[in-house]
Amino acid sequence: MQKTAITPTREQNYPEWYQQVISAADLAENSAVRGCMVIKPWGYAIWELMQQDLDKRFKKTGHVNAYFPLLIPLSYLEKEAEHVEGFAKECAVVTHHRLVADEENGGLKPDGELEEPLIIRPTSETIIGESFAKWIKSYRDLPLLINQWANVMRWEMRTRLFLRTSEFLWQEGHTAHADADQALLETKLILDLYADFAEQVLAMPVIKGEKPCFERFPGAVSTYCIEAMMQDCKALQAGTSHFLGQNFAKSSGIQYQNKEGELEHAWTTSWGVSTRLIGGLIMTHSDDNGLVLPPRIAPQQFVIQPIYRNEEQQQIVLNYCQKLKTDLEQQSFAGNEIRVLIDDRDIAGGSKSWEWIKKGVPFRIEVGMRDIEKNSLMLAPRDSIGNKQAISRDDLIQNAVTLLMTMQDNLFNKARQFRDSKIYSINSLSEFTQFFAGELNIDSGFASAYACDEVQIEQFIKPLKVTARCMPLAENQETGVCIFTGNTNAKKMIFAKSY
RNA sequence: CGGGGCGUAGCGCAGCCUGGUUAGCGCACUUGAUUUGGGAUCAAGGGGUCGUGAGUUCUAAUCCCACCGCCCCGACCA
Repeated sequence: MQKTAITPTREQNYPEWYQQVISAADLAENSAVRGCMVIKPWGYAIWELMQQDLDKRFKKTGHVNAYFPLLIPLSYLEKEAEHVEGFAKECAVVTHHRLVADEENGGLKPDGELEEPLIIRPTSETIIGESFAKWIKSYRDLPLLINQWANVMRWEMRTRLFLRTSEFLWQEGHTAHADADQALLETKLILDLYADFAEQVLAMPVIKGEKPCFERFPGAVSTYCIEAMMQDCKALQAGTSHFLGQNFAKSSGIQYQNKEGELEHAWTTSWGVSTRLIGGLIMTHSDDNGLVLPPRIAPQQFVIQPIYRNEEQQQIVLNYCQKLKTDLEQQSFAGNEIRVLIDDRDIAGGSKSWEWIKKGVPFRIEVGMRDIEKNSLMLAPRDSIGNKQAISRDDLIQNAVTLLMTMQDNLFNKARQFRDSKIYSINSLSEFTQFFAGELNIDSGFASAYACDEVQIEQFIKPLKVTARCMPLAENQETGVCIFTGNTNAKKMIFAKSY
């Protein structure tokens, strides 16, 4: 009978465990505004690290940042037919521009109705398209590679912290190119960038793939994604990259003159990742004692806990800790200074330790008089609780980077091993049905099967509450017989229950 | 929008059925003492429009009515 810091455990009640991890790690909380969250400092620090890393990658690949308005005229959204249909139902609409005293009922009421309603952006293709149309005149203006860090709002029916909130933070890239090939290359470049980020930084293994037609972004020609498996075997779409063809260029009038002097529509892409990644991060690594952070995304990589009994000792121990912190900070890990915090708060040592465990800090270091006399320390790694060990100060300083790197690799390998062990090859419709009905002695997982990219296969999977996640790019060469329709030339498709 | 549940201290709840002192408990918080190497102990404190409004009554957290809000299940989820 082992006591866990988080109740219930993952096995007892996974969704509730998820909420509890967020609360125990102090990442975020529900706000008074329906469906919107307050991201607290520890959660926001994780987001900032994601932003910094991604931003560097975008800039290295030639993109630049800009900012576009939060409010989009209704008429802009109406321009692209599929886009309207996909988003109309979940938009927040601004219809008035001031408040006046409400004589009848007291309080305030909206006044000054707008001639044209404005919608709060659910995504920015249309309003950025408007600017692109003005900016692009000649083939010399292409490619145009823009990214924006922003918030968007989608009026979701049911929300869950980080995974689906009404307002969320993200980056959205929008690019325009002179031809289809260039745009498609961009789409794939970003897909690779996202996958590399997810795996190297978040230690979250992902499958790169293309969405089947019925899961495409509204208005896109093709949608590519990275799909991750959570510890309950559900799938999480962790990022998308869309090839928009000329659809938005035509609806927004993005045209350029080519070398021959002819007017042509540009080819555009859009792509994004959001604060949902934090949800994915939580559900990939965390355990029954709370959050587990891969070192590269941990706001603090080492937390030093000084232990002393009186003011005299306090002085000695704190000085020692300060020097230790400096020595660690002089090294760099994954291109950044090692992040170290001395937690000198006057609270009981036990609860202080548990607090950092629940927050997922990779390494805790305890320093007391005994250690100082022996020039050693107690080192407690987050990924193996109970494995607290004495280590000499010199060893720690020398091996700090290796320790971080090793933990980063271990977390990724563990997650990848878990995922790979839960992907099953399915060869018939009956097997498919049994698999998702839990009749195959398999708890759950991803199903990999040949399926054709046609809307009609939805009728087979929807009743099972299963979704088609993607057609993995790595397996796109082989073709087979669709388990639903019997058509040949079907590609491998991944199916799963999803968030 | 349908079905179910819940609003009492920052959080979690009891009290309501059967109306009756000053509305209580746990956690958290403050102060003091003793502690301190894996979730400390004791003592003393602070903190409440009992969701809102109207009603029944000598008396309402408790009974009646209306409204508001939240949660769960379903529909929805690019």
